[in-house]
Amino acid sequence: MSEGHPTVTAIDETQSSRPGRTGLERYQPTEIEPRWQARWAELGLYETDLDDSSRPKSYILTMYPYPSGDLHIGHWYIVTPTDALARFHRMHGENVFFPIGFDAYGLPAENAAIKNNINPRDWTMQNIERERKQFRSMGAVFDWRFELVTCEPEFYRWNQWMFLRFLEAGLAYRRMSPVDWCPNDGTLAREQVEGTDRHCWRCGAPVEKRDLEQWYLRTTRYADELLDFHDLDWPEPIRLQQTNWIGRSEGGEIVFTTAPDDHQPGGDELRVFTTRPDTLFGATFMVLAPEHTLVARLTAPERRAEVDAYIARTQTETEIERLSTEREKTGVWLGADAINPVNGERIPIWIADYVLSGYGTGAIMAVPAHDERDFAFARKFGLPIRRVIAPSGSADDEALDDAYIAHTPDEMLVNSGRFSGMSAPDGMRAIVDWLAGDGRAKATVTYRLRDWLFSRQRYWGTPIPVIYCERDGIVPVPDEDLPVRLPEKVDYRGRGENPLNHDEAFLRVACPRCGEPARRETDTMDTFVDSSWYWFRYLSPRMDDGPIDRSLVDRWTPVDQYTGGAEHAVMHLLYSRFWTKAMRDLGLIAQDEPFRRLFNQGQILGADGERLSKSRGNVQDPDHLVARYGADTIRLFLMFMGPWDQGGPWSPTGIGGVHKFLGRVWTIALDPHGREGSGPDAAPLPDGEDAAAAARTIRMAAHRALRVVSTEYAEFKFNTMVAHLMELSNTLLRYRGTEAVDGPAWDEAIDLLLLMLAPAAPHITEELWSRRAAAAGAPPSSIHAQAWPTVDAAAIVDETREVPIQINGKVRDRVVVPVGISQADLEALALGRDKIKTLLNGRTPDRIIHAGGRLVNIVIRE
RNA sequence: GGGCGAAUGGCGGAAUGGCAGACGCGCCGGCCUUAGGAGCCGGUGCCGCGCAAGCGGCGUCAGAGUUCGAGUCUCUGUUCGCCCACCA
Repeated sequence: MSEGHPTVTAIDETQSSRPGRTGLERYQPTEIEPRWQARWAELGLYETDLDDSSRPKSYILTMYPYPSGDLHIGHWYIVTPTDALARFHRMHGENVFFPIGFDAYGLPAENAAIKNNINPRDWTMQNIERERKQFRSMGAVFDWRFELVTCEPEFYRWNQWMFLRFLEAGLAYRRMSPVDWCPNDGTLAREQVEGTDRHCWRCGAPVEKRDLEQWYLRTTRYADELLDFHDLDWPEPIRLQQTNWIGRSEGGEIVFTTAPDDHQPGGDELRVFTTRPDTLFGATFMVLAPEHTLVARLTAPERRAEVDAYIARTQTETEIERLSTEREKTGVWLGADAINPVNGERIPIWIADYVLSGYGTGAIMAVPAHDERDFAFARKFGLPIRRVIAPSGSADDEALDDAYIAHTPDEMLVNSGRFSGMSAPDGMRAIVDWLAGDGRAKATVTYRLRDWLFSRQRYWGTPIPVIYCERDGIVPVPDEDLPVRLPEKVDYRGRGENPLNHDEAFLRVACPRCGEPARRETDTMDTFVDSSWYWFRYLSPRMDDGPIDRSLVDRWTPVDQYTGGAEHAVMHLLYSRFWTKAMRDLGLIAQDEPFRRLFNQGQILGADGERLSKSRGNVQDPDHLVARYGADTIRLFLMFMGPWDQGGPWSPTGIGGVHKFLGRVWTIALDPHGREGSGPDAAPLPDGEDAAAAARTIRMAAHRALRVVSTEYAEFKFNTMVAHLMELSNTLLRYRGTEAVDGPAWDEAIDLLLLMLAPAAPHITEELWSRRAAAAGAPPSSIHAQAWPTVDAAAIVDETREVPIQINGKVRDRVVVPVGISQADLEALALGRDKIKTLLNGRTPDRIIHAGGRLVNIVIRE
């Protein structure tokens, strides 16, 4: 990575900094940090020239924050290690782009507005202003000229433009779907539904389901492509979560028909999706989702009251409850039957909440013998259980205690007419082929992934640019009329309902086609729309003749490194991939994927172990910590706390240790002689070393640290990176006040320490670097413009090594040997040790393991 | 309930299948200081033996397995965290 960069050489010792013997000023971050931040801004040190192609580009992106009011410690936890990484890449000679912006639309602004009768825009913009200041106090390398705020028309205009392209391409469509509904406050978000009785957060009214026309984006069109991660360096758990979320399953769609009875003629098709067509002969009943369109038609008059009551009850349940396999099964019989296409049997049709309308066809054939949920259902309602799969040789009518799901190589079909005796996979193919012959089945693929419901019945979001005309129906707003501006004046009328519904000036519009009075769409877009393409816009945030600058996009994207919380695993990170592919297919960009490399940091929780949120009152204000310790200490402490992908409860305990470390770096960099000074009265070298040995030890410590720290930055192991820098400073501290500090090795080691620390603690290192340069009479230059140093391989070679000697895996002795010792010599040395001889007591080892010279294990069978 | 993770001293945590506990906090002892929420030095997994240098045993959520050797790999279980589609 650091190829072509020169090794840092020691500063000439005669010019090394040598502040007075007394009165080393203390490390005062609150004085240093604002001074350097101002200086960097003045120099334009962090302005990225996007047109500079002389260096390799590096697009480093961290998930932009939602401006909720205050940057809490969690934001620092997300941003500052990423900033360190950006700085690390700059030191490797890359042209780094590290932008920041604000995810400005969203529900909290609206909740605050409703509660306190203020304007969501004012609330949001005030928060952004406060957070800008806080961001600047971190000392991050953000280039603020590229800042982006999603609630500005210059940004959301292009959400609308892209939506219109999606609409043209058939990627956007409308259909009915149920929402949580409060009679007073309209559509509710899940977090606005409270309590087990599911009441409205504002008015307390019971929440019901209501069907509304909603806008969808056809994410399922890309389901298969989204399963392909081959070019992506993403964490395995995230890829797994997305794969499971997409949930591809192959199976068959089987056509059952309804049987005629006293109250309806039958003959309706009932399509079911099953992954197990091989079990068709075991289908002893059918289950429809309560929302299934045929329910009303099939229900027998005498059963209607019970069915309606059941449907009403399921409407108050959440999907998570409905899918629980532990819950007691519920359901009702419709009073109608279906005909199983394989054997012509009449089987009863039930409805039950465990079947969802949104998955497959919203109807299943129930095979209780071979499905856990169907089994529980059949047991509860006394429905027949017929075994159709069994390991060969076992009795085919044996009663089951549980659903038989195991897949063993020798299992075969039983009780399945002419298919009995076939293996399960063969049987599946044969049955589907047979039914497919006359159109009663087809092999299909189903996904758990659903299309993206992206309309919101809310004010504070991007208006969806369509117009409803009595004559022309749904009419897209012409491009030249964009943006459809969100009205700035809001009148909530004391309710949670979308105020656009009552904004006559917004609503009334002439149909773009016929000119007749028409009505604007009042739904707005999901805020995940903004985050689905914002990294393209960062490159040209003020561009006003198109959403993206194609030449910059081609050069700078995909993003090289994205960092953000794992809680976004399946939504933002999937929507972004979908959006990128959709843009590609519209011809807007050439690439398939948004983020080449991804790292998910963990989440910082409150001291109570809960998510940080203002409403919980557990947020930690970093400003007072910055005032007390300085930004560098906070940055370093957050990196030192633990593995970055782990997160955990926030506690500032231990921050003093990190601050102390920086204080020591300050001391050894500026005052290596200490009180005693050097010369005849200097302190003795440790361990009786002579000057040459001390210089070797110092160089070895510094270059070993460099070797490991370089990989730790690159691999996001910031906690051990800091630990290794502490180790180095502890080593150097042992030589403080000795003659060793007058040699070139010392100055080299201090330079390396500062360079390695620079990405993580940018202010103190800049201050020390400039002071040392001044003391050495060198021209001023920023440490952040220096090249990352190169390891001197000669400095880190060891001559001896300590090898543990084990007997049966227990360490019993250690021996120091030359590094190149042969196996035979090492073995002889080990067996010759007094302690080992005593323990062996004359017994002969059965085996001796050498583990590549790292260890000797003498194995004796007792 | 399902998906994805995690579990190591008093605490945060470290450890390519090879010396468990790096680094730091806290605590204990000492130094310095008029003073300290400052600084410096030393000690610190648990239990036992020893005045002591030291010696022995036990130890990575529980239980099984693989291996010369397991915190690490496999299986079973427990507990905790994140996500589950209108919070972002």
